[in-house]
Amino acid sequence: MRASDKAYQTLLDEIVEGTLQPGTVLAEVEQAARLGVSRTPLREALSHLRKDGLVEPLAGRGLIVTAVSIDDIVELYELRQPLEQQAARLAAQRGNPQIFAQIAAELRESDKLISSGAEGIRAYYQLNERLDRAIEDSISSAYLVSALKGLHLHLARIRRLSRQNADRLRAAAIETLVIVEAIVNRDADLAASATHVHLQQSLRNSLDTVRTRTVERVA
Amino acid sequence: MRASDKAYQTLLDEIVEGTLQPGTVLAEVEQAARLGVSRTPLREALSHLRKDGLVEPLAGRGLIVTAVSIDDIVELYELRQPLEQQAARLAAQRGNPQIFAQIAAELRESDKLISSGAEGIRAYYQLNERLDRAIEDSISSAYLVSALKGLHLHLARIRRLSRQNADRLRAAAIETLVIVEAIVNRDADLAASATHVHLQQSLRNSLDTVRTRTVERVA
DNA sequence: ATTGGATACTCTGCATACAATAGCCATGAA
DNA sequence: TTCATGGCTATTGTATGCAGAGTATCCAAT
Repeated sequence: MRASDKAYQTLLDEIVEGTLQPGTVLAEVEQAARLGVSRTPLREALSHLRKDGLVEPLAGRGLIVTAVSIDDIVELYELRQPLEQQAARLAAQRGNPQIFAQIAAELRESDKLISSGAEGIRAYYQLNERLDRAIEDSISSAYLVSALKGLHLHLARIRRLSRQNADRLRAAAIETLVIVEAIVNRDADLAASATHVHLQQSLRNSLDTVRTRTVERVA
Repeated sequence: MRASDKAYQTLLDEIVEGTLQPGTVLAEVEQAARLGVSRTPLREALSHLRKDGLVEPLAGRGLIVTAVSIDDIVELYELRQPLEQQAARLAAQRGNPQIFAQIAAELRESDKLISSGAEGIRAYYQLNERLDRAIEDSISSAYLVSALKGLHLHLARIRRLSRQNADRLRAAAIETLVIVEAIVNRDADLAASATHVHLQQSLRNSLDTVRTRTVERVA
């Protein structure tokens, strides 16, 4: 693996995971030393992170990890809505129904996962990731897939801000199941509408939890 | 201007303009010498072009300019459709009606431009670019704007493949006018639908001209 | 005490030298 | 004649040195 790829992946993970908090200054020499690579590959990693919108220049001090505000969440969903509706639509038209039928079956059992502690919740998240993968694989458009990838980068980041409780996860599982069943039945319009509904609910939940948290912090 | 930015912009323009044809090998030393920069900034430019999907690695020979096939056109529109519909929708909700009213007025006069030779056609294209800019400025979502920017990169490229005749341009102007008028009237749904229609027609025209050209070349 | 300026320092940007790797061609043997 | 193997070459990947630009700090003057 190239040193520049390694540096990129490491920094990316750390930003998404929150190890590197928004506002953190990423100086070249400092990070190069920390990651055990020279400045050249590290520069390449940073410039890619910049293109991803995860870091931004700060005059005279290098690059800093970009902030994520409530507005960012809303704006992100303004991209997510059309992209994932289209993705669901295409998956319904082109996907292999058997694969999605399998995922649907597991979703129907996801109640148990969600109620069985942190381990089960991790498994539930992995199920969702498998669904995302299955949808991406069903889409032939490389352009759409690429846009989705960029989107999911930022989504993973805000997911940390708005942790979801078990009730919300159960509701989300039901909403997701509607989408997947629509894909199985090759009903593109329904898949798109169900995605619309799901994301609307998801956005509302995100904003509610973030606002609550903010209030808590202020109080 | 930084040398890496200059190299990126130059190569980008050349790829979009078609000066650098698909399949052209871009070796680091060669291009660095040609553009008068050293390998370091050139590498950065190339790696960004790669992220844009405009070049791809070719084992042992460096990077080559990516090909654009008919399938690419279809796939690109599968991203364009949802993005521009959303953009039109948001512009209708948030845009300044006066700005779009001005563009609408000019669109109503665009018949004359299109019929007045190459000069007028250039002016017509610039009008379309102004519209794109106005829409982007109306959207607050940085994420959506960023996705649109990436999209337009590839669109500019395929526009070269499917040159449009005067009749198509006139029809497109009318379709566009419907969109802009919907934005002026803050009718988001109509703006989205009109965009849908316009892009559908645009795609059909692109495919028709490309297929015709291919046939001509074969014949 | 505050503000303006100058100096020093730190950080990025660029270039070049060096290392490693992958592909290709030639040569030999089966 | 074909396949395998070895070396050579071209090209990318990495490290480091150097220069320029911007900021922060400190000192002096008002």
